[in-house]
Amino acid sequence: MATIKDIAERAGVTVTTVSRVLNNRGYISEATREKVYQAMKELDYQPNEIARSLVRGKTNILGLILPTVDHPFFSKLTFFIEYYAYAHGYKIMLCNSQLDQKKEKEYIEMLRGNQVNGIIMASHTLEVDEYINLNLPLVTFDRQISENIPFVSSDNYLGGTLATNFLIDKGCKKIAYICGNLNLNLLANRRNDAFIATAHARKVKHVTVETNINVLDVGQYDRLVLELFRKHPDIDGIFAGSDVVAASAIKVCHQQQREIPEEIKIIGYDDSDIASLVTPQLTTIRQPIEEMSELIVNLIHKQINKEEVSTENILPVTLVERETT
Amino acid sequence: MATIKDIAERAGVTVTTVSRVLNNRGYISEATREKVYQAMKELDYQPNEIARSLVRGKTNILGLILPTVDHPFFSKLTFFIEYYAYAHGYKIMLCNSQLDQKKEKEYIEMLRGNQVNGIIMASHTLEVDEYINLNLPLVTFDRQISENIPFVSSDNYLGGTLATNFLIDKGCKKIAYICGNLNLNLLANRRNDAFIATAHARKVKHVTVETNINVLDVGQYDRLVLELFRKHPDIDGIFAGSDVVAASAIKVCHQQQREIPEEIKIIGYDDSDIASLVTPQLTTIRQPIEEMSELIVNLIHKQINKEEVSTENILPVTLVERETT
DNA sequence: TTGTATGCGTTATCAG
DNA sequence: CTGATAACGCATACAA
Repeated sequence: MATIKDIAERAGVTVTTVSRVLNNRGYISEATREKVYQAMKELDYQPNEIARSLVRGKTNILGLILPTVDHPFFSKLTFFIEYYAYAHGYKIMLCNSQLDQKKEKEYIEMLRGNQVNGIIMASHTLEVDEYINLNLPLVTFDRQISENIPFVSSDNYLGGTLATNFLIDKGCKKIAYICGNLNLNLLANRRNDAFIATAHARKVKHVTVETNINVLDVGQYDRLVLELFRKHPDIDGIFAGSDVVAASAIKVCHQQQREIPEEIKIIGYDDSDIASLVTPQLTTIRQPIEEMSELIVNLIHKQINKEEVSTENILPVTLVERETT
Repeated sequence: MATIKDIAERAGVTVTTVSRVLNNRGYISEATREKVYQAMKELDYQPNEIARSLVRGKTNILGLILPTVDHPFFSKLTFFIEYYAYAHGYKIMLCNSQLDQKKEKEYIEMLRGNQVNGIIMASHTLEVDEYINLNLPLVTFDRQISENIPFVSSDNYLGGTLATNFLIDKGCKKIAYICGNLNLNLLANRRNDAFIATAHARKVKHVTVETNINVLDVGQYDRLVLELFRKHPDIDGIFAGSDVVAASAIKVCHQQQREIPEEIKIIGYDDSDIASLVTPQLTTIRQPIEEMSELIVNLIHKQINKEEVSTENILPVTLVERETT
């Protein structure tokens, strides 16, 4: 690869001059500017961003740590985060923690070593103090770590309330909420709070099914639903923590000849593509994934530029009614 | 962030010595080694990988360019590529081209500028010569660019043959293949070759429906299927280019009261999670995504280490029978 | 308008 | 066993 030095020699100037035309700094005669451009073209020159990063003290790389990109919600989030990051001139270093503490920790170290200018954390297996000493622009998704670390989430409590009320309004007498590991300190757990509070207030029987499958294994959800039906055959409403889980529920209901929505109603979460792809199409709580992604990137960007940012960034959710209710 | 210099001062040695203990090079007394370790611990030191990259001429970063990570096939591929890359000490820089030529080109430039040690290309909107002058370890997914650029794919022709024969064996009289843009120079197009050849050989009516939606928009597939049914109401077998398309087909069939598999049979492609999540569960051609990902990383790794690699790397596919046939 | 010298954080080549 | 010093590719303060 050609370096700035090669260009300088070929153009008959010094590296300083080349650097100047490269960065449009200071005055340069049109003649030399032309010569330099010419040399750059001839040698197919491209500035070494590693060297630039070193001298500028800025890499424009963002780290993104999430449980796994192989999940409809996170893959969409990743897509949009990368999209907006790119629009701001940032590159994304992708990290799949698989909700493994060791991996998450290693990734954080790795990202620091690689001098990323910010980290977007959507995997939360560690304790608070592991993050606060990071001393790096940080934005958290779906978890509030401390007063001064901004986080983005959608309104989980509202989502839980909407879903639960909707099931009850539709006539459900005994409802279940199926969710991930409640031990992880996630804001998504608010959905369960809302579920319980709403069911309680409206005096409807309810049960929460928690999976401690720490790795998001889509295939495993079937068992969860099966077990739920075994323990509670009279369930007539399911609120699922994600559309994937809801799809599993639909499948199991089908296998067990439970009519949807006549005998049992199902409501999902996220409104990922799968929600409108399954049959019957899924009623679900829509998270504004694109808006959240844009917000996340903006919050990182502002922090990098030393601008003030608000800590709490909670976006609204909406209920999308389809065919499973 | 503490630098090697800070460590040196605090430990009362020179940077050379610190660097030595850091890299376990040459002899160092146990005493100074201890002192250095101590200083590193106290200052929470972490080597600057940017500086290292510069002097070593090696970043251990891999670029991954694909149409969009927001698709079940690519998100799984991305997951496993990152997984195996990490295991080999590489980091992944993620690029979603959205099948946009301009973006794809910009990403390639960007990755070169960032001195990545290899590029994994799964987006193919450009002409051959744009890639061959890259002068960088390169592995291509699902496209053969030239004699000496290794590519990985699954056996698309076999997949097309298996699917087509299966539909015909099951009694279909008029079958359709729904696929993406055949103008992109993809090996996936071999499926269509196989589809046509097989249908022809077995004297079964067939039609290929091609979408030129260049961005993979999951929602758009419905229309495609609807149009197919409008033009060819007597279709009784569909071979879909991906499970997502197949899921759309299932949905449309349901809406049109076409019984699956009695009146119409559907076979998907990929065996992504969605295949076993929809109802009825999808018969599909399984691509060995994990194996392909591992292979891709191995091929990049070997090239980086100047080892010989084989150009053609075609992995077998299998038919997974479920409920739509 | 252009050039010289210095430094970014690290490794590597010499000496000692 | 340890220390100067040059070098990686580039940007910039200071001169000219």
